[in-house]
Amino acid sequence: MPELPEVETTRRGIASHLAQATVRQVIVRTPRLRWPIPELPIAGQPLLAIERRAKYLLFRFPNGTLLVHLGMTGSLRVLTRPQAVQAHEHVDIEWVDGRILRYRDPRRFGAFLWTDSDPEQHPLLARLAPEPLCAQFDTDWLTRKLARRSTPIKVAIMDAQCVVGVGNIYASESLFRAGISPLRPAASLNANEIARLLAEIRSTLAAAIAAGGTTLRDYVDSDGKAGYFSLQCAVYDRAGLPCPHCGQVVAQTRQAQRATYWCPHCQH
DNA sequence: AGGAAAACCTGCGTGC
DNA sequence: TGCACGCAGGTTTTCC
Repeated sequence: MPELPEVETTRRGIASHLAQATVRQVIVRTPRLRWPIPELPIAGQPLLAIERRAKYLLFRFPNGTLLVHLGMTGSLRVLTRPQAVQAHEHVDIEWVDGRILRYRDPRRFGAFLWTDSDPEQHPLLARLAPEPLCAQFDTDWLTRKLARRSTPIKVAIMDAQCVVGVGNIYASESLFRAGISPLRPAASLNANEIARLLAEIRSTLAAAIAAGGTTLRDYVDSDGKAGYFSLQCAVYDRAGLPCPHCGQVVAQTRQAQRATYWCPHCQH
């Protein structure tokens, strides 16, 4: 489900409602997510901040950090009053003011993890590429990461050690906007193309975050679909339809077991 | 080591 | 209507 913009939209959607809140208790109805949910020692602890690193949400507490990943189908919303538990609503974090942060995840590819040390050093975060909207994510970085790699560029930009936050939709969309074929070996991109791709990854993610902000549905007391917002895609999921730029037919293939969409006329 | 494939799950649409 | 199948916005683990 969520790529970086959806995770960031979730973060913003719930953060203001949980500022300064203190945990009363955690209720785990289904401990089996991507990994078993460990003991979360946060009862009585005040939430200091909700941050984001790549597609992970970091709930900062005085004694450690709760790492949450939404996987493919995870979502979070804040309830201001008790609401009947629906299917796939696996975790509640109950706050002393009565609010509930409720996690739903039908496919259970998501994760709840705990660390009491620097979360950046956590094995799942330590090797991630820099944030794509930060200065450290630059052409030097991308050039180094793409060098000598034979893997297709579309697969490479979905590798979190190369680029974080770009999932299957925005990989196709960024390559379309950069005019680069997803089939190209990563190392075959020249400096110009790398710069273009980097700029389009940035602007695609930034635009999607902005769209999330404008079409943001309520993350409080919503119907459980919080976390999704409509995306207008140029090529993703548009196989056989006209390319919005040239009108030629959008093509589809499969790379690393994921669908890829592109315009063979506009992308080289 | 890099790269390809399998693995973890449930739900939904399609076609027979 | 039922059922098999393929596919879904992710990422780690395993295997070659």
